[in-house]
Amino acid sequence: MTAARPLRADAARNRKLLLAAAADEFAEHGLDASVADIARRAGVGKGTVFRHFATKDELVAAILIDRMEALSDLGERLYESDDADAAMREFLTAAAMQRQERDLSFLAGASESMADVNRARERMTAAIDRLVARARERGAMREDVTGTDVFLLMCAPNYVAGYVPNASPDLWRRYLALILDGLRPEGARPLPEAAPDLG
Amino acid sequence: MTAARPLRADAARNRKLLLAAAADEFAEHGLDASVADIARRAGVGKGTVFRHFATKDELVAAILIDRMEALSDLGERLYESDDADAAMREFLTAAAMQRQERDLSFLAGASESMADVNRARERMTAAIDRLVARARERGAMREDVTGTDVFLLMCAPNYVAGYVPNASPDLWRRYLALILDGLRPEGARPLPEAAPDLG
DNA sequence: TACCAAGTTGACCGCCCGGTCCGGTTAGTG
DNA sequence: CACTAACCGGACCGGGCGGTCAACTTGGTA
Repeated sequence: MTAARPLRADAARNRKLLLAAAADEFAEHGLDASVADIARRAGVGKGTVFRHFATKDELVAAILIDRMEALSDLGERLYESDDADAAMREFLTAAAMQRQERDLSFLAGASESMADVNRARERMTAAIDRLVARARERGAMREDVTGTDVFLLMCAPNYVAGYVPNASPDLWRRYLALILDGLRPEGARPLPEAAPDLG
Repeated sequence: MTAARPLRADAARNRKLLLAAAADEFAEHGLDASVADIARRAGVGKGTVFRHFATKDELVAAILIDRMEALSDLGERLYESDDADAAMREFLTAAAMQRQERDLSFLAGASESMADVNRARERMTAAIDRLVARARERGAMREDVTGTDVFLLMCAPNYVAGYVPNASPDLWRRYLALILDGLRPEGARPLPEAAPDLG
């Protein structure tokens, strides 16, 4: 998929501008930021957007894939670290720091048909699974929590903090800390409902 | 505001049908379910919707207010109970059980101008504050958590579970349990960032 | 029963969105 | 340079949205 033909210089530049603009716009206005606004922000015509991404969904997918690849890299790197607890914390912090939109549906409908997104997601969940497994071995995480749980909880801090009107931009850290404490073994009460499986 | 003039029988019936239909439709398709769909589901013309609610936002507000009033009632009733921990659990369970839409913005922009929503929200947060204060006194909740925190975390379980494609309809209970464990004093590590204030 | 205010309805409006298309522009090559 | 394929831009299209309105129906009353 990458570099079937080398991209022309201006095209490559515009592609990057578009991805950045789209990420910003989505972060500010959620997934229903308009393509026209994104184009304007990138200083580019609307047609150019669709030359690079056949569909708005494909643009979203591209952003998602970028982020998930970055997180996969980080997760794999952190697996080398000794401190399983710190690794977990660092990973989730990084995940939250890419200002996630309110409602990235990288699991539901949309992505089911997008093989690339699924592939990136699977790589990332694999990385998470390993981090979780090791944290559990080291007693840094409760036994009944799975990688999928962690994956799902990943965006919750942003979601929660996102509803506070004039919040500190770091407010999510508070809720991440709260969730992290919930993931630890101390005082864990058994969980109802089996952990989900994203197939 | 209520009963300035007694509503005609059919109008009252339609109003209830509409609120129910809207709640269902929002639960299924999120806040951008169309007014036309809601009307159809209620077995009513689109014009009727706007006779009862001047604006789509007002319809959303009406649902929100209903729910918050119900939760306020429950919260105040639970304050009588002895078991502060169970009370907290019961309250948050009830909150999650009203199938919350993915993105109820009852805090941000929209509602800021809507005095009724704000009033209902203030009553509810007051009820939550009291529950939290007592739970803290009884040692059932960590000291650094506020009522606002709990309020914000209230919908997170639904949000998290909402991304699992064919999830058990009770999956949210798992994440609620996880969050509840995080709210308890055992193994609590100090939280970064001050608790937010919703003004 | 006769009346009318209250309620209902669906066609209609303007707007904005995702996506198309084609005439004009430009990067790279020989 | 000159040439061309890749690229760009923005007017344009169909569709769906929230919201309006004027003609019609109906619940309550005297």
